[in-house]
Amino acid sequence: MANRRTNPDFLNGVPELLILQLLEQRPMYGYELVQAIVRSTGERLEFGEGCIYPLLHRLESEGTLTARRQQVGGRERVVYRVTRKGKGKLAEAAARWRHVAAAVTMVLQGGIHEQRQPGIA
Amino acid sequence: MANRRTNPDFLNGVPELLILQLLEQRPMYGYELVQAIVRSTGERLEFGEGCIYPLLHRLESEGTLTARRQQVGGRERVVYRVTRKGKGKLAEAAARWRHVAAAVTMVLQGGIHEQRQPGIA
DNA sequence: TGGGATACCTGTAACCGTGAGGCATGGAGG
DNA sequence: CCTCCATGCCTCACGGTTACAGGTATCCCA
Repeated sequence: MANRRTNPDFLNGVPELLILQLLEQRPMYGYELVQAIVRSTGERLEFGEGCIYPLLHRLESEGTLTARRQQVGGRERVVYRVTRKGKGKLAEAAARWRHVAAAVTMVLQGGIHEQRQPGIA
Repeated sequence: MANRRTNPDFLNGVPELLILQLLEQRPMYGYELVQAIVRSTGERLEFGEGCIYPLLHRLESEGTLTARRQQVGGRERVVYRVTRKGKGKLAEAAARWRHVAAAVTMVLQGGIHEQRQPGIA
């Protein structure tokens, strides 16, 4: 969970971010979510079930998601929904992602060396 | 090194990417590089020496970087430079970063659900 | 004399994601 | 009828990367 680290958790917290974002758009069950990630990233990203399911369990136990079991044609589905608390987490997480992505992209653009920002010390 | 994984190596390969990019702009020594990362990301990212030095060693042994020892006022510096091969790696890595970042940002924008791309199967 | 900045290094631990499994149901095809 | 594949859930072991806390040595300034 990265309790106060020097860097935000976004150099590997991408799956969690995507889960929150996609589930906020629409409640889904795990298997569905795995495929939704593939779809919505245009086949660029693909996280296996072995990555997603444990994450869903953790997010639920944190109170970020709620789970509801469903029976559909003899098959069971566990549908997840983002809680109010989860929406807050998503907002923070998305903001941090943009912050980090902007930083990296900035460096990649390269032209802008050593910019000074007057606000800090 | 993520030899053909389902996902590109960019959900955690950021330090390597920044090292390559910054060293391509200008050769630097380790200690300097650590601070350059802080600077050039506007204090958003900070990787400790314990992260950077081992990476430099690995990149050197891969042939991505070359090291040259220098004596400056009784202190030793190891200046790193990107090889031709390294420039190739940087280009690929940067492209992959943009690819991934675009995917995540796309999902975050959210409005665009389930877009179909006619090119693929 | 002490401390802080410079400058290098290593090792341990934690974390995350991968990939390969295991289980069960339902439907399609031979 | 039997088999295979897609669905749908799950767990575990492994590997790679990063974090953090060390350790060494020099130099400069107070």
